[in-house]
Amino acid sequence: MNKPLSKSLSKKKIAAGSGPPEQQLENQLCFAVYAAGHAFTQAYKPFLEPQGLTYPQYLVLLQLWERDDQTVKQLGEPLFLDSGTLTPLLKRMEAAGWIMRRRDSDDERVVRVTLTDKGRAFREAAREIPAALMCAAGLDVPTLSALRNKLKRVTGGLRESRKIARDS
Amino acid sequence: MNKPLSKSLSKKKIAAGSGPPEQQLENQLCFAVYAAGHAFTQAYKPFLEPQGLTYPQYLVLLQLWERDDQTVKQLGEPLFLDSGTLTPLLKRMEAAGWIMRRRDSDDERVVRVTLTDKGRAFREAAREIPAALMCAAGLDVPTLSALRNKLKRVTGGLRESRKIARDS
DNA sequence: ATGGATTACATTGCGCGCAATCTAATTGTA
DNA sequence: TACAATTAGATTGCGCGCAATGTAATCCAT
Repeated sequence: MNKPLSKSLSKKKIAAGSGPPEQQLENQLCFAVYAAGHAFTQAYKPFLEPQGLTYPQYLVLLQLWERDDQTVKQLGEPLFLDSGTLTPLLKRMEAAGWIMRRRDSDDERVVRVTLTDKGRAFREAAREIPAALMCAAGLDVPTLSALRNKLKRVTGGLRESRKIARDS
Repeated sequence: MNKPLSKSLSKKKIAAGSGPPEQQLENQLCFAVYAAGHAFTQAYKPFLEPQGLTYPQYLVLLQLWERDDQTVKQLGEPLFLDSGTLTPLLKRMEAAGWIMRRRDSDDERVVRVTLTDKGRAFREAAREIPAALMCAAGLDVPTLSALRNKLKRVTGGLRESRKIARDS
């Protein structure tokens, strides 16, 4: 019977510094998400950098491809970004010729964002990107969907609990 | 039979601008990861901000709690961060009294990072954080583990394919 | 109509994240 | 030993991400 031995070994291991498993980096979902996010940003780079695009800028293009002519607020909602992030980002995209920004004549507070020809044209070239990325990640479509939906639920839960905490 | 009708409707929807499903923001795993990452950072804030800690700084503490007295390089490896990110971050943590930085006397190139009493002490208070977060996310332990392991595989796949692309 | 909220966006400041470059120490090799 | 290559960190520059604040336009209740 070496159970007591292995027990004392694992105790020793904890005493040596590795600590409770829920405080170990490798066991943290938040860190897995954090690392995956960086890995995705890096994985997109070969597709985006040659165009002079960043990943967040690509997200804005995705949004505008779905629906052109949106306000800064409308763009920010699904991306969960405010004007503090979007205003300079959109200005850079305008300077690079992807989009146009102009004040709404009906409501001078509003800035409407529309695609340029260059912005629309990149949509075709970008069509291959998602599949290439999923291939690089070694994911098939059902696995991808399941993972995405679970992450969405987690994100929703975190946001919801934050909202509750803020309102109480 | 309204199948043809619904078919033409969905065609119309695509024509109206929503586009191919794999180019829609909502269907992108990368975006789900991106959004989850931000949600986690926000969810950690109530625990970390009162201490004057940021989320990446907390990750460094997690590392040092597992093993004290690491070099900048050793700290950066599991976090996938280089000295360009870590050097200023560690200087801020040193200024805030969480850690100490000093040159290794055997190899003057190396900076060794060790916890202060304050840094060690926070470990106890931080013990509750992971469970609180998982509760906020609405996750049980098995779901969490499964999700974390799938994300790790994705991250590994992305990094691996990047490495291959770089070497070829 | 008018003064006080509200709204949309812009600005500022700070902390990553990362590429590119620099410096100094160490290692390997002729 | 001397010199090139490698290594560890530091530095610089730029683009987010986000809180806090500012400004101008609009809305709303009196």
